[in-house]
Amino acid sequence: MTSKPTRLTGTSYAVLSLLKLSGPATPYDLKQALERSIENFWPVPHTTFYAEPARLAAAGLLTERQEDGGRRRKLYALTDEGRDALQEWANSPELAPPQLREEGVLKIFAGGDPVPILETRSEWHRAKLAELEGYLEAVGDDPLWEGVRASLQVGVSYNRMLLEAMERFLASQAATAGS
Amino acid sequence: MTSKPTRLTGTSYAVLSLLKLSGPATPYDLKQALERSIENFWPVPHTTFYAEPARLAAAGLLTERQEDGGRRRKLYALTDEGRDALQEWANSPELAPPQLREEGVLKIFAGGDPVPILETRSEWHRAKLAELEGYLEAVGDDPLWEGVRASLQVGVSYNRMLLEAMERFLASQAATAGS
DNA sequence: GGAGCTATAGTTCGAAGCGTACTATACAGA
DNA sequence: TCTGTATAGTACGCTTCGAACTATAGCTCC
Repeated sequence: MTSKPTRLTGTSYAVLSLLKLSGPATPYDLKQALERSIENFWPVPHTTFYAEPARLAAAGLLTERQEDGGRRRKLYALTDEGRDALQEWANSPELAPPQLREEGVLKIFAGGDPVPILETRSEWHRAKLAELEGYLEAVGDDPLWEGVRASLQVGVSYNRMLLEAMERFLASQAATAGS
Repeated sequence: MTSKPTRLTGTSYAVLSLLKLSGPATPYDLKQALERSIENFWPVPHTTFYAEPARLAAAGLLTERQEDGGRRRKLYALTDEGRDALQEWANSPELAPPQLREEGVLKIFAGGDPVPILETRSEWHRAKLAELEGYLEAVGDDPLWEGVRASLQVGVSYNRMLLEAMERFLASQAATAGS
């Protein structure tokens, strides 16, 4: 009954959260859901993600069963232990420091011209913003999806803030350079 | 003379940039300098960082020589090829998408209470902000350090923006919860 | 009715990255 | 000269990563 001392990572908790929202699901379903929600604050390559449900099942946090028809894919579902582990982690106060990997700033650091870099980047944030706003609209106001909605709202605010800051900078540069 | 087809990573360019600014230096010196500048936008664990100068030297982008006295540490310096590779990369338009890893949002997604999470986080950003402001003051206005200054200024703005957004949120929560 | 096309749903595998723990030198003060 | 602390790394095993490959399902056009 007692689970093996499997190390749980952020990715593990992402899987547990998604299963809590969706009920029984395949790894593929979960990956789709991830991409429409928390992936922006917790990136996971799909090869890593696909391996995770099996690990969690081995640790007793998920159950695993075969689909009946079609492809006979594996369906995973939360156990009580899984639910408890998730709850405990979400309420614990420890928080790893945030990490940002931004090649644009690295290039500016190396002497690259900030203007084209920020133009490329603001374009990226504009697209991301539109994407997240689309997801947010699709979520509606179901209270079950509170966490999803919250993370999408954070994403919208975050991308909007950065986008506006970059646009302000670019506008000031254009003004200064104005013949 | 032609260098081997070594794959250059962001970390490689961080090393090249730092050497361009500092002249001949040991891996330790470089790591110190990294921590006081670009590390906030390009995190590198020290074991990874220490290995990098030797790789770059093998590829012909750095020269390597022994210190004369004391610990006889290895001193690395940019070659012309290294300088060119750095310049070319900094001016090229490709830019990998930015990545943020923020466990706080993951916990909120999982149903954790946002208030303690954002309190912890805003404390972290406050400390980071003070740290970066200290570095920025120490850099002064030497034009050689333009890239360093720029990256520190971006860091200050970024952390200040996030800190203020979190404080606004916490204040609004406190008001709503009033008595 | 089967040949090909596209979307879906993954797996394999070697390389790179990572963190813990350990090592070793210099130097300052007791 | 011993002892502690800051400096300056190295060793090593596990985890993560990404590129490429595999395989199934349904759709369409002939």
